[in-house]
Amino acid sequence: MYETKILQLDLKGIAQSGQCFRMWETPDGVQLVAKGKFLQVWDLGQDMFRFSCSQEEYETLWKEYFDLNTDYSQYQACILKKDRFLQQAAAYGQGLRILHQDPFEMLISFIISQRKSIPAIRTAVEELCKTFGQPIDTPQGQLWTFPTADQLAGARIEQLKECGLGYRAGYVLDAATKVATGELDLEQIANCKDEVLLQRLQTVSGVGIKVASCTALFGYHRLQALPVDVWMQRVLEQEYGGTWPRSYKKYAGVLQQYMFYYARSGNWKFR
DNA sequence: TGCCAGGCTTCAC
DNA sequence: GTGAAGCATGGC
Repeated sequence: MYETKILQLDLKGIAQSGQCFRMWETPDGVQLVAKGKFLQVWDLGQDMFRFSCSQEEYETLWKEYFDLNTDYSQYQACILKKDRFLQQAAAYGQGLRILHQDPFEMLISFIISQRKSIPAIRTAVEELCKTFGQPIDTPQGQLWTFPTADQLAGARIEQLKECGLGYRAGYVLDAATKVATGELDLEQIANCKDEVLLQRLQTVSGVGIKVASCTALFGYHRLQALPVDVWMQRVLEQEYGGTWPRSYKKYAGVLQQYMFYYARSGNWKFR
């Protein structure tokens, strides 16, 4: 166990923000599986948090994972004063952070995400982990790691469909095969510019600009990546005349997250 | 029960 | 290059 003070961290908000699918809310915090490990975090109030790991593991793994070395007020500071919508969205989303997640997990998860609701994505991803991942014993019972490319590349298409993937099963198999064979080198493309990174990701069938952008933002922490789904389309249409404001280019991914989270919260209406 | 979901591919035109 | 149809399935 390790307790520490952290400013601007909303665990439940992050769990609900649609960027991760294997973080679950608990009565007083969250639990998650990432980096092949199980972690429980308690929100103790007064900006104090308890992690179910050693201080060393917190410092070497989870501090980075939760992006706790970053002061998010720098992102909020670039919001235009006259932009009431984003001012409100950012205030509502205070404590949201862009996690440093695994690129392969993001690629597969967001391939699965297309034309699915967030609860349905979670269910399908969990079935995938249960079928192909490694079991982990946790205080909360049996859980599973997210499968590796090798584990998924060996799957039969029927097995994938049984996880509720539907027509996306072939897409997942293509992604896993390309990664497993090295045709798509997820480590190598980490060094590419945003545009090239997005292009390379889109060589996988079933991966378009939206899935590639989510992978770039949540798996490679490319803060300029701007995933536009049906919700963001509505926001852009109603609040910004249909196009992303030029002055928000640098941290588009972060600002987009505030908008997405706020728009879906029910505090904003699309007319 | 019907509608919609953090879209993409394919095929007209 | 643009636009529309078709796609599997779970959750509300």
